[in-house]
Amino acid sequence: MEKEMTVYEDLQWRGLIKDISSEDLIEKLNNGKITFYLGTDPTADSLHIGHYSTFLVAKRLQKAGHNPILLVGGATGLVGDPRGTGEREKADAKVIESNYTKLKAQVERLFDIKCVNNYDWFKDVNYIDFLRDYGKYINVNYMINKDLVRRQLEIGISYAEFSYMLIQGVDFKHLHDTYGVTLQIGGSDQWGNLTTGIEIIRKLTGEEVYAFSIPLATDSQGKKMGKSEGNAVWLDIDKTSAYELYQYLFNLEDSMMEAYLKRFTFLSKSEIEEIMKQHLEAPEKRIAQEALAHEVIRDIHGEEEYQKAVEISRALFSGDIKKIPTNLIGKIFANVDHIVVSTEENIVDFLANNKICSSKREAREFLNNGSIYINGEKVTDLELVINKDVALEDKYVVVRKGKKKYFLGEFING
RNA sequence: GGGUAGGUGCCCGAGUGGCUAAAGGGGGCAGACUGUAAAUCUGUUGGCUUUCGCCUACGAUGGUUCGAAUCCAUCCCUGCCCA
Repeated sequence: MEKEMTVYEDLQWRGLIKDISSEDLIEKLNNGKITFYLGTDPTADSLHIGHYSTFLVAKRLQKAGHNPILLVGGATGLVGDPRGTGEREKADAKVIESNYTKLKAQVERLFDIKCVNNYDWFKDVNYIDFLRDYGKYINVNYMINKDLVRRQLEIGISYAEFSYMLIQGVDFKHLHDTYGVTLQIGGSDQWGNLTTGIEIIRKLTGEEVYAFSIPLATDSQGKKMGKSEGNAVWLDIDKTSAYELYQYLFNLEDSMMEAYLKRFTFLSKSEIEEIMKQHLEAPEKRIAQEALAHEVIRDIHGEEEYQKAVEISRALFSGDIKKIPTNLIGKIFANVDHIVVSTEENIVDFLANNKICSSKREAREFLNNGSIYINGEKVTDLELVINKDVALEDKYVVVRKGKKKYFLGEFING
């Protein structure tokens, strides 16, 4: 048996520690029972894959006996955090509120972590009190020197976004006072905000609290991961189906597989080593990608959804749609975009009207490029009419756009 | 408040009266290649029209002109400098 790693060693081995506020934290991490928090703003109604590894860190700590709290920023979401690339649009308060509700439900279901909202303690804070109680203790020079702020100063930053880190610092103070939180974790882009909280608590109470940051998940080019065909890869199955998630993970690049297995799964060191060994012997089999997809989808959506995603992928990439038993088509394509077809239509209109292509112009272009398949057959004829004659069993029209995107058209009545 | 430089398509950025649906780059999408990969190459990237052409678009609103992203006025927003 391999030697047990300590909690900290495990995190480090998995590449999940970037900065750490104090060496003292290592000891505390290894001995359990810290109450810690991580925060996210409700800028969307679901988490995406980029958040996932950060939340898994919380999960890992929880398994090691620590006590996690998630802060969803109902207040901070209204303010907007600096991204270093320009001011955010002012968020709609109703949207933020509804996003909060959805995120809370998602996190509690997925990670079983207690969830709090900073709007609850900020909504009644008086501005003057805020400035006196907290603003007085933090120096603007200190704030200006934070990397994100400094970058955005060149292009302009509003007072609201500038104030963001102060609010987040106060959050830490509040959770420290209320729940005894002594550690905040977050993505490495949050480092400035994490340390501001430590600073505020030290100045106000003299107590030492901690933070560590987690490197952002990136691809080999150093770009943030989590986009597929320009869309975010969501953890909400209604926004990104298990099949799409499977495809995303299955197509990830070889060079990052070891890092991703460490980061996104709970597999042990020896298990990951064995997978990588097999993978390197025959990379084209994509053993590592398969293992990653299995672990991640099972953890997020359950084993059954994973099996379905595999089944769908096999059916679609084996080639001929017509070989799939018709009674399975509805089931296999349950997760792809559905189109209800009621009348016969020219192929170009059909593609454009059903949003398969963004315009007729584009539909023609794709047809000419040979990137449209109907029921597994390439279509280049712009005059083709989509009606029951081309449908399988008078019912289904399976449309493939490009290499991987499928749509299921289904004829109703008439 | 004063001075000054700006606000262009998804992003960056060129354009400073007609040749501009707007150079170039990035990104996106599609094709070839391949392992449903990476890299590379090719095509494409406002809408309608398989052509001609029409419509919408260069911060907003008005104006000048046969004609404006380009000139003028007012307003909004941003950078820099001064107070």
